Amino acid sequence: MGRSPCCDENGLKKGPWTPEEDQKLVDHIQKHGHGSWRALPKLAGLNRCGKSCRLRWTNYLKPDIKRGKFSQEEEQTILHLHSILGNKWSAIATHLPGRTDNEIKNFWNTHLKKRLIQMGFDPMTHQPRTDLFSTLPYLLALASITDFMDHHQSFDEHSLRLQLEAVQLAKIQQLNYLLQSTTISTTTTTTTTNNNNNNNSLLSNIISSSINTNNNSYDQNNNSITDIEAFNLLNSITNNNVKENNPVTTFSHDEIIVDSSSQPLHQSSNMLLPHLLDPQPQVSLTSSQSSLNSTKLDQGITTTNNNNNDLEVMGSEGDYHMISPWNITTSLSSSSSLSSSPASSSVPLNASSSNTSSYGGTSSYWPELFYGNPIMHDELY
DNA sequence: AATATTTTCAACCGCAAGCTT
DNA sequence: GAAGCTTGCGGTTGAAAATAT
Repeated sequence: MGRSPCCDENGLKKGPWTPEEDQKLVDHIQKHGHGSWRALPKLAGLNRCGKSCRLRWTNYLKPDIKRGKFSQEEEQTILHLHSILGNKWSAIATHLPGRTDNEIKNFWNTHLKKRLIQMGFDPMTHQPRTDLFSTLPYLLALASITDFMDHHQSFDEHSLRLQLEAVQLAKIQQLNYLLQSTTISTTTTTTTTNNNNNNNSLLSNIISSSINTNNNSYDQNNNSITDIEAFNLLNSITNNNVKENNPVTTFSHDEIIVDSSSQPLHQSSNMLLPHLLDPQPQVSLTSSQSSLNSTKLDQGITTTNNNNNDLEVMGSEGDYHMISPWNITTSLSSSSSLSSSPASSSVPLNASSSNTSSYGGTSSYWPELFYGNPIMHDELY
């Protein structure tokens, strides 16, 4: 294959286009069409290479180009298509009238990708991350706890706590393994897609999606990890922390109330997994005993929503800012596939290089995570 | 208000597919 | 079938804008 000469030869202009250049290009194309891009600059009186002219036209000057913020529907479309197609920006762009591949690519790299990473998901595979970084929120939370404890404990107590935390991490690993092996052993039939199925709880979806990487769907009836089972498993860990007076994870089973109002997830003020949402979700925890936005904890510690996805913990020494414990739940769900697992081994390493069917179905949970309905209290029990 | 840092996005670059000769 | 050419694609860059200090 031959290669076209690079356009930086012969002192052709590069860089931003001036309004005059734009006008020349538009005038020429409106009169004559673009024809051969290579020949166009000379005909249009532009000191640019054809490649630059084509790019300017297709990405900026074409009359049907839509500019401005991406709508929520467009975001959903991009997320879904990216989970199926990978970085096939031009293919994605064909489903978004008026949007260019370049614009979508930029939007992905500057907004959506970051958001997925923040949520603990691999932006390429759309799977919960299993590497070191996926546990970062948990480690940060631990660091925060440790810092907190420094204000309340002696060095010996501090050391003991670190050991207990290490045990907790081991328990979490074990839980992940149990969740995984149980689900893999029973999810052999796939009949119903979980896409747009509001009856599936988010928790089950996350866990199942993270495990069933090779299935486009799972049978709800045969799903071995029910909401309550999963929730109880997760909760057993947090309850252990209650016993250990861990202020970060002292939300006991009956203290978690999920608002029964039906709002889009990103607007809900009471939700189970706020860390899965928009960068500034409205987060609050409620207690059956306490008022909205406040949860009473052990040792007279109260957490309060500060509208910043964090919890402010008020203890005897005053306000204390710490990382949301809900990020721990991210780690739980995200690390549910061990490297040795047969299921996880089927996950494509690079989305752009895989075919669509092998993992496209797992994408169906994305719109739910971003925009889905809130988890209802009834769904948990 | 000034400066530093971060974010955004238009444009560039190299590669490869597909068409023509 | 091989070589040359054109076009389109996706990764990357860097200047401008926005935000933080």
